Amino acid sequence: MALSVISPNIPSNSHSPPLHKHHKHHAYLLNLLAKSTSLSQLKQIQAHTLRTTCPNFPDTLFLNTRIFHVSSLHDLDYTFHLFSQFQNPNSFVWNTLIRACANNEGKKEEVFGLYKSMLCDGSVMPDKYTFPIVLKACAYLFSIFEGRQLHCHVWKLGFGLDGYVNNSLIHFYGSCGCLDEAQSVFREMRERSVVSWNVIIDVLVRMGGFDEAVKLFREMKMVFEPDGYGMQSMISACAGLKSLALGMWCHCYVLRKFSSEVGESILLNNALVDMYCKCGAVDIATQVFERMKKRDIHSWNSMILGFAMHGKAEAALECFDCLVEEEELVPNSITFTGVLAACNHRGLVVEGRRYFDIMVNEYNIQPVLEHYGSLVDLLGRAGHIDEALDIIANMPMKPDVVIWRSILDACSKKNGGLELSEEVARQIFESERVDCSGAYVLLSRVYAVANRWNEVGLIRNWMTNKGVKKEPGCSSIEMYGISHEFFAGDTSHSSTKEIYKLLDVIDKRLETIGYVPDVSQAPMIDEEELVDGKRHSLRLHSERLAIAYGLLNLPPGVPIRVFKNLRVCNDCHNVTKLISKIYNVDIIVRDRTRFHHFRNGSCSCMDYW
DNA sequence: GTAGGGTTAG
Repeated sequence: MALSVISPNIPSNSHSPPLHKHHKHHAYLLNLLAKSTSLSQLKQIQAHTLRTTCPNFPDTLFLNTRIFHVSSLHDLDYTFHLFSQFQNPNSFVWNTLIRACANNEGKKEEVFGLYKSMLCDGSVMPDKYTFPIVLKACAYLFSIFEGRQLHCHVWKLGFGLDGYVNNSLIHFYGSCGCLDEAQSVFREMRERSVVSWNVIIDVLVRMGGFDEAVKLFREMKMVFEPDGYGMQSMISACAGLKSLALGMWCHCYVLRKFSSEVGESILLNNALVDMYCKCGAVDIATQVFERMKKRDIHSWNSMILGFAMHGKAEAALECFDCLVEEEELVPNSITFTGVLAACNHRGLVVEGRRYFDIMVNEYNIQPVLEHYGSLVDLLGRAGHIDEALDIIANMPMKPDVVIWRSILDACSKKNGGLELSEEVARQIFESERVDCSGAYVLLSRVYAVANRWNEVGLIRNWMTNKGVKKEPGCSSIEMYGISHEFFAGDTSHSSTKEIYKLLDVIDKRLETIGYVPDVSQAPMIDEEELVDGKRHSLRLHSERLAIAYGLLNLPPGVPIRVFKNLRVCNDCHNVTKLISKIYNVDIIVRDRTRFHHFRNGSCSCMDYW
């Protein structure tokens, strides 16, 4: 039954008010609709409409469409009910229904089906408003097949030049990881709005193309004034690039351009907190965080994770307590990733076990692999290898390579458990993963610690024969906005001569204060280095080169910030501590998982690393 | 005359 004839008591045309009164009444109802805030209010207006308007007037149809639209903002079931009353829903009505589903958690799967029904309906065609809605749902569901079909329809139906549709296509392809398609849609657009730029830049940032994102941002700046969205992506790019200088520039830009809004924007501030944490400036991150007027769970998570990364376990746990006590927010899975990481990075075994328990029993959060990984790593490093193995055995999912590597790592640190190490290494090699170079390196380290140099050589041969490529150690240091990269044993930098000269000096000074290098930690550059030049190869760690470059070029008092792609090894940890003492300089090294703050011979991370 | 595009974290 059509909505317009739902009530049998509707006055017939002959009883309708004169036309001018009719218009007035219509405007009155529209005004009521605009002010309605709930479904019950809407239903009252609807009842009133049914009683007082003429069913077949175009104006009444329009009013019903408006009612339908408002209902779609409140209640999906009722919206479906109303939809069934339309005899010939137009594209506006279809779009409203599809959007209502798309905005409803758990109903997104039905969006493409509805789109198909719309096509099959025959009497109506999708319009330029339809595609952004459906594409967004496809982006959310990673429905690459459906999205591509939509792309074809867009061109067939003549919306290929619409800006909104194209922005949605870029976002869809980007979300599905199809960078090439996203870029080609962007390139072929006739008229790009600031949103087009924002979307493509955001896609690049999300896929790790930080340099490319910065490049595009600079291009965009020549045409458009960046808005909050664009700046947010840029700040994330800075976090990815670990470029504190550029990050601070973004912060300044944001403060200058839209100072009043910055305090209000949770998203922008969250990006800033995250960026400062990742760039090693946890103190600035704290300031931004504390000045925020409103915080959501992401803000807290970023801060907790930031503290954890910087080895500030106490601050992280304090932060967690604040979150629980003072705010109405509920910790989520990521929160506990941060909390467990904090415990892990400081070797807080008791706390780690406790928080894991709180997560599962108080918050009913199903632990994921990362939570287990953190706990296993924590226990393993503290020497509770049996307990760690126990947890692995009782996990509901298969352990991944990362977890086995934690165990292997623990075995190599604890100097022993050769059989266990071999068993674990076998597990890693047999797992389906291609990237097990880390396991080879660790196993060889286990043998090196045990002075089994034959096996060390054997593993090197395996690696060569099987074509296993070890990810080369790489460290970078930013100086006056320019990033300098060093690989282990690198001699390609223009200051190589000075760097190695300084390293010789450092070696001598270390020797005089009784430092004994740990041969097993030497970077594996080639076999001769490892076996013959044991002593020599130790100074070839990539971060040692970057630190030396920093010592040579930075003014006194300025902390040296180094980023490393792999983990900081034990030996480097010790040496860097000594360097920070000898040269009275703060050194901040960020490796794969955390920041190490070195000052006056000690480090914020645990000594037992 | 009715509506529309982009949300982080490990």
